[in-house]
Amino acid sequence: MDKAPTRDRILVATAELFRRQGYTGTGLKAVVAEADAPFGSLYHHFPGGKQQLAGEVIRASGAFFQALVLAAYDEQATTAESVRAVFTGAAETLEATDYADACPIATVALEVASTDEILRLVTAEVFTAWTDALTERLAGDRDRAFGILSALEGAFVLCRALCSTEPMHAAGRLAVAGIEASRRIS
Amino acid sequence: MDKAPTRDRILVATAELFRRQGYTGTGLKAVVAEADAPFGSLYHHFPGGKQQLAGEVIRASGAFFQALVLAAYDEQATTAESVRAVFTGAAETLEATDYADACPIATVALEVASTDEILRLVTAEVFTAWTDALTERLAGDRDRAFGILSALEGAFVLCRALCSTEPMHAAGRLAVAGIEASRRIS
DNA sequence: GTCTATAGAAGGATAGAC
DNA sequence: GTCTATCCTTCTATAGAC
Repeated sequence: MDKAPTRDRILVATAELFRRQGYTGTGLKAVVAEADAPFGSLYHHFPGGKQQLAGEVIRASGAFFQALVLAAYDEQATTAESVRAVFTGAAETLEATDYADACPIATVALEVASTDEILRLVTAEVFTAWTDALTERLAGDRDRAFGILSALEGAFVLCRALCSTEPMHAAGRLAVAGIEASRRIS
Repeated sequence: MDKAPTRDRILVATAELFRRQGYTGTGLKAVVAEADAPFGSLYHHFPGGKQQLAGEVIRASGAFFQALVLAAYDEQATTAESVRAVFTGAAETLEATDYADACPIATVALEVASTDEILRLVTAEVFTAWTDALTERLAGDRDRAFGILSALEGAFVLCRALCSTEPMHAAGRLAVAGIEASRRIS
């Protein structure tokens, strides 16, 4: 169970703590405690310190979340059903995890946006990758992709604050309505 | 210019720092430095410490932002124009402030959602007030209000990370499309 | 009530034994 | 390459002079 290499355990522990407490709220001592690793190992594997660790965590969490969302998306037959599935799945996950398991990088992204240009660029990379993947599935409609992603991200914020999945379902209906509207036009 | 009472200067300075650096990222020493106030004054006016200060700042910033958004909203004649004005205004403000002036409480809301139940409730209060005000303007359509707010909040996240207003404009178009769709139905 | 000084804990980071 | 001990800074919070 805990046989994973030290470096990986540190990455996983950091991702978990970032999601719940954010970047500045997570101390490196808490990270090594959660990862059950000695403090020195952290700087052995991540000589760049907290910033390097955060960069790798953002990239890994971003890729993981993208795969998760796209898996739910690609299971459905139509675009509308796919979009609906993503929002419904997000709502279910939120409820099942006591509103802890939302977007893994949103909190960190907001924290570093105006304070750490290097990490901001990493979050931008991740969001761009998500947008590209979704744009591809929407026949190149990048505008629609940004709209749907915005609705999803914002719903995470409201749901976590309110401890309710109502905003997620509402955002999902708005996203689907957008799909229907664009279908009528095209 | 700096004749405002100490207590108010502290509130304003904290709001500004929270928006840029978040809750855990903002130290009380930075607050008193920004407010040009002695450290002791902070605990004199806010005996509850950082938590009490944050609570008041969240409430005040929330009310201020709500008034700002509703002013833009109520200036327009139709619902669609109102919604468009809110998103366009947000995009303009983001660009004018180098992507610093977004939702004043989103970062803090995500940070405290899983770590401070008292402050989470305060952010929930604010988001509920926004939702109620928007629901009223949408003829009681709470679902649509949550959808639009989600799109706005999420667009703030993406815009700040990407240093681009593209997500805000896309989210605005999605929100307007939702309005049009609901008009057809009703 | 305004302000200084400092306590006590936690933060990130490093050195160096093994 | 694993782990301990420690450095220096910053944090929140308090005490107490004025």
